[in-house]
Amino acid sequence: MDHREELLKIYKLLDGYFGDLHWWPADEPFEVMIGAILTQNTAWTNVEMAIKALRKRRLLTPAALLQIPEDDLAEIIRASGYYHLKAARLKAFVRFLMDHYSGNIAAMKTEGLPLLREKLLSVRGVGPETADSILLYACQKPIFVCDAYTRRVLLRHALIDEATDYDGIQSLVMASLPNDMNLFNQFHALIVVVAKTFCRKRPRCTDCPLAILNMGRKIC
DNA sequence: CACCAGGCAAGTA
DNA sequence: TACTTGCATGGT
Repeated sequence: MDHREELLKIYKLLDGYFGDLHWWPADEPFEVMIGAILTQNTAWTNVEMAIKALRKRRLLTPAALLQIPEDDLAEIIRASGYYHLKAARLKAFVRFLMDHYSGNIAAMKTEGLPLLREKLLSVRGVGPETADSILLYACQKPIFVCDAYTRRVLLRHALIDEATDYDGIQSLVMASLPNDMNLFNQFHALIVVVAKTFCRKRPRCTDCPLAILNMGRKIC
């Protein structure tokens, strides 16, 4: 069985085990974009506190974030960690929205996927994972978001090696599955959930829905 | 108390 | 190009 078949099998096993998870579906797109930046190398619980603080002050719009001084913004998002850095990144991202789309999210969504991805990557503070999170979860484009969990799970199943970079992981996943926005959304959620519930606790790996794939191979 | 969390960019050789 | 370092809070 080659890597692409095995990846499809992983998807089916996880999907059958956990069912529909539908992540980040209902939030306002702009809030999703802000969350994507705030969650960089940070626990989501901290991000929630920062977003709550922003909402309380009615700052979850491009126009409002454009106005507020960077130092004030930093204090408000303090709980998300790296707060000076992230305040600068939020400002850079909002300036990008204004410069290219006059702050109009709907206009941004009409852009084609490859061009929009290039544009997002040109923003200071937006790397591949943040760009892809924005594309998938806020703009509803069919692209797979790779993260530390994806890397960990694929490494343990020997589908990639230490040298495989972001684009390499993304290419493998996207070549293995149907090109479907909802499926990429679901698969990313499944990987995060399985990694958090099983991979983190090594003794429980035998309970993992993917344990059936581990036969004859050292994994956890 | 030590360790970690859904990255990214700047600096160094 | 390849490797290292800074950024920082709140939860376990």
